[in-house]
Amino acid sequence: MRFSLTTWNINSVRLRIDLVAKFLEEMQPDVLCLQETKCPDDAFPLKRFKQLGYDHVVLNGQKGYHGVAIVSKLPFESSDIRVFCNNLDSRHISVSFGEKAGMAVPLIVHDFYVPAGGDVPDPDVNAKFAHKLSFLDEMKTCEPLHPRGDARHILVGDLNVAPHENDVWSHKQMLKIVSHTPIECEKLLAVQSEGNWIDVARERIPLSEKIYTWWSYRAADWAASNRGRRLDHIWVSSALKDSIRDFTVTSDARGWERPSDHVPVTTVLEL
DNA sequence: ATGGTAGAGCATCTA
Repeated sequence: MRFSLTTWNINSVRLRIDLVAKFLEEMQPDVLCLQETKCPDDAFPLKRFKQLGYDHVVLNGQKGYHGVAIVSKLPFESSDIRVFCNNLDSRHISVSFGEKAGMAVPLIVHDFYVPAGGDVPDPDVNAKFAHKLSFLDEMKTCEPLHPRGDARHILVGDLNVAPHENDVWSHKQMLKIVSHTPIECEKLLAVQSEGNWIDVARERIPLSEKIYTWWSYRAADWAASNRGRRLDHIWVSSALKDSIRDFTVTSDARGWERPSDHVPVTTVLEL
């Protein structure tokens, strides 16, 4: 079966529900993983998603900040929320698909919102940066993020790190900027290698080519300056490496009316 | 070297 999945840091799902609808109507992914919903669970716009054909929803929201959600055309078997850094921030949710979704072999999807880490890249003076580094360390040792053998897992989200030189507009000018410091890049790549994850973007697009999924709101003209970063990621377990059929960054979405600073990132797998 | 924007919810935090 053809299976498509999108990850998108929406920066308020309530404010941008019309943009989400526009995207879902055009792209029709089977599953959409959202971050920064900024929405308590009882205020989540469930009805709009149901109208769009996304009947199955799991939520880990909180008031004002953070928040993740997975909406799906396919029914789930189960869902789970994990706590990182002993902190109640809503930064993770996962689901499993199985027979209810027509899958004989289970598929697990993890949706993450890694802490941004503040401005100063020094854990001794910036507690937010220390939190980010600890969060990445915990992801590395988190047993459910170590798919083995034939296990079919997908890990997506706003991981808030652009790990490779061409994941940022200027490697040299970004070395001391949070999201591209060597310590963060090392730790994110350690999470990836510890779980034998395949970076779908770099499986499809060589390391020599620039890829961005985020452009700052603080640019006068985001497209003209094009100072982007690849903060949003789709990883698959090694068992799914040969199932990858497509990878798309919907950069157009950065130019939509009142956009998120992140754009949707989509993969298609043949399961 | 600096300051630049956006959202939630209503002062200030987070990004």
